[in-house]
Amino acid sequence: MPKVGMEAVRRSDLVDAAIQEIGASGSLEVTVSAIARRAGVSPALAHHYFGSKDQIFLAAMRRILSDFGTDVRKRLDEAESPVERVQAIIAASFGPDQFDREIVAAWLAFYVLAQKSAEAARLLRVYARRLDSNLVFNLRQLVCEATARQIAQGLAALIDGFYIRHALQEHVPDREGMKKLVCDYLEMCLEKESSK
Amino acid sequence: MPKVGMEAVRRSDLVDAAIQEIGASGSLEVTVSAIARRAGVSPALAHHYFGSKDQIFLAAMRRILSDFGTDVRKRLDEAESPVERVQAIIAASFGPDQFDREIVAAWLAFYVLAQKSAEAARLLRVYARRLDSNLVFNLRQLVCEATARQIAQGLAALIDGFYIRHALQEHVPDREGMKKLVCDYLEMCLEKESSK
Amino acid sequence: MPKVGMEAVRRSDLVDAAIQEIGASGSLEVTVSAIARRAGVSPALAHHYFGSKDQIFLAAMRRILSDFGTDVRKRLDEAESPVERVQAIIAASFGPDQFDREIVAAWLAFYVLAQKSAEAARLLRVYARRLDSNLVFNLRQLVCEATARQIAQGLAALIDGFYIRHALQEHVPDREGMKKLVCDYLEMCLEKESSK
Amino acid sequence: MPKVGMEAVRRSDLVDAAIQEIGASGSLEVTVSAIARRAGVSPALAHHYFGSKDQIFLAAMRRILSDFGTDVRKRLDEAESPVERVQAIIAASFGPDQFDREIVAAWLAFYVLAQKSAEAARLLRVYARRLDSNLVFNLRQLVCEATARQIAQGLAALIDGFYIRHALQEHVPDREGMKKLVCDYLEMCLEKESSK
DNA sequence: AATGAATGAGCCTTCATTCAT
DNA sequence: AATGAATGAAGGCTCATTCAT
Repeated sequence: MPKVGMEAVRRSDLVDAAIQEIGASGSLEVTVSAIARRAGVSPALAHHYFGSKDQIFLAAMRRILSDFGTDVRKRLDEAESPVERVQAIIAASFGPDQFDREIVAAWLAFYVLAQKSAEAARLLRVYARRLDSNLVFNLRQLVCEATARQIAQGLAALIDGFYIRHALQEHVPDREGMKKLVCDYLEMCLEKESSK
Repeated sequence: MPKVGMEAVRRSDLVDAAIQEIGASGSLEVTVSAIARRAGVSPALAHHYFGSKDQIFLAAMRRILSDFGTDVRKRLDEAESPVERVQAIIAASFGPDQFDREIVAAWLAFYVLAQKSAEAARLLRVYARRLDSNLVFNLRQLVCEATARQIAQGLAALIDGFYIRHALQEHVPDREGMKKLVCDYLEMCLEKESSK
Repeated sequence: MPKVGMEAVRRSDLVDAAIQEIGASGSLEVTVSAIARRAGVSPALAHHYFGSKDQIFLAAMRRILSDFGTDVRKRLDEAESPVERVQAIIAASFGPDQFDREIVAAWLAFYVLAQKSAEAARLLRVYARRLDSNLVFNLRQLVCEATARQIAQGLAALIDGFYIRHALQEHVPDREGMKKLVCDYLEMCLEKESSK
Repeated sequence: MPKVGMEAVRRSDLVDAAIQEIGASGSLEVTVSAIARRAGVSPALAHHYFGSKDQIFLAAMRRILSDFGTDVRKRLDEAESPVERVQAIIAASFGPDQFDREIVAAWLAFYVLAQKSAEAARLLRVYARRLDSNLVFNLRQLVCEATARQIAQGLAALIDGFYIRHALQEHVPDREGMKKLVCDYLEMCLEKESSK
């Protein structure tokens, strides 16, 4: 096993460890030491590779965002109509990979991070815009622009709401139940428009 | 200039300061010193009255929760039908007092706190249960039990979702817009049921 | 009940409380607040009367020392021979008033205080000298000066040793057992001399 | 200039520094900063290696207790009769290493610590039991069980008494003088028994 | 490539003490 | 005579970060 490429492995391990640690604690109050320990390396190495704790957090965010993006794209490719594409985005949000509690708790933590870190806010904004564009673009083929925007807003809020409630372990439907509620919302909105 | 009866004043001031500080920073990473400074007292006094940082946080949570509860109750008293009562709860959530950005950011921070503090989790659970009961009870007069529960879940998630998005300053409708979207959701759900 | 004389009462109460608090904790790490609370007054009053925490400690020491001195004197008055007088001093050390665990623990704490406070050291020295003089004076009537000094040293050490062991709750004889061991020591020393 | 293997050195240095600091002040009211300063390191390092102030204290106690134990064992090995073995224990107590004023003052402080810390109490109890067993076992070969226990109690108290008086810098015989007084006590007790 | 060693900065918390009433 | 109000000062502890190896 060549030592070559260790850097990529370490970085990835550390990012994983960071997500798990954040997810497990449900907050950003995790120490670099704890992350490094979980990744099986020294805290010094974490700094060596990332430069600072914030950079580790940002890398973890990018990972989650990019995993989600990849999943969305894959599902979009398989969809064959605007409605299916919107449903694909919803399905991705409640996919088993994304809706794991630790991941969701990390999401929530990153929302908090975005209040302090400009870069975190930027990452989140980029992701939110892309998602919104996607939703609006597909909805636009079914309803008027204004309505499309409104529905997109509602869908996004509903998804975020279920996320936060899931993270808090509140009494909440299971994954499929939540997905169905969101899809129902979509359906109702579209029906209402078409019956006008 | 010490005067008697300052304790209540100081406690209140400190709780206010804590909410503002938490709201401003968007997280619980605020120092007791900063809170005390904002309240115009020494950090020692904050500990003198509250015993610990956590107790200050919990007091702040109780304040927000209780303010919200009071507002809800007032609005419920003025409502005259089940639908109006559900709308009253929605309206309270988007009332000017509750939907102030700092308050909402504090809410979010408390959600995070609930992941670490048992007492915070308990407070939140009590509040959530009460809200849920209220929604379900009133919806129950309009639709069947199962549907009432589903609608309540959807409404709560939608509200929480708009909260989080508001806190993040994402591109999001204004207060009235959000309220309308939630009310529309309620209306659609009810119509769908009655048209069955 | 006239308010006159409250000062004396308060001072006495506070000194009692200090001894109890020190005795209970087994160290000087007691707060003025705790002492005041035990005495049923405000911490401010404690300062008002004593000026500082150290002064409270010193007053407590004086009280214990003076109580002991009074007891010794009383017992000495009742003794009718040098041997009886030495035994009286021993008996006083193991008298029920002095050998209460709290008092003994306070003694120990004051020994520690004497390492930091010049005044405490002085008080202890005065007491030790007086005790030593008393012992030596009476022993001197039975044995030579040098021997008297040695026996006095041994007695004092033995008593202090039992005190410390008592305070530590180590496996140790009961009060009477200890007293007997000390008296035996005295007896053996005297016999040894007389048999020379 | 970081080198590997410093941990053992630092720990040892810090324990030394703690003993000196405690011995110099005659109490446990020493700061971690002062200990660290004396050891030539930062306060943070002391916490890094020991975790807490209490652990530093306990480590210091263990060091003193173990040094004493080692010395006792060495002396016991060289003794060739029960009496010599008892004398060896006495001699160890007044050996130059153990009877250094700072060490003795630290002893006293640890006695106080034992009143608050369960672990300190345990350490002291273990040491006291072992010493007692040793004394009783050897005395048992010379006198009956009950007498052996009494003599052991007397010896232990006498030694502790001289310790405390030495720590307080009271007018007290020198090391050899004290040792002789304790040995005399032993001798007198044994003679008394054999002359029965 | 990786780490043990080490620290500065900062936070929570405690407490003796002061002061106006 | 007594206290509630308030704080300065100090200590324990944590942690991100640096550095030499």
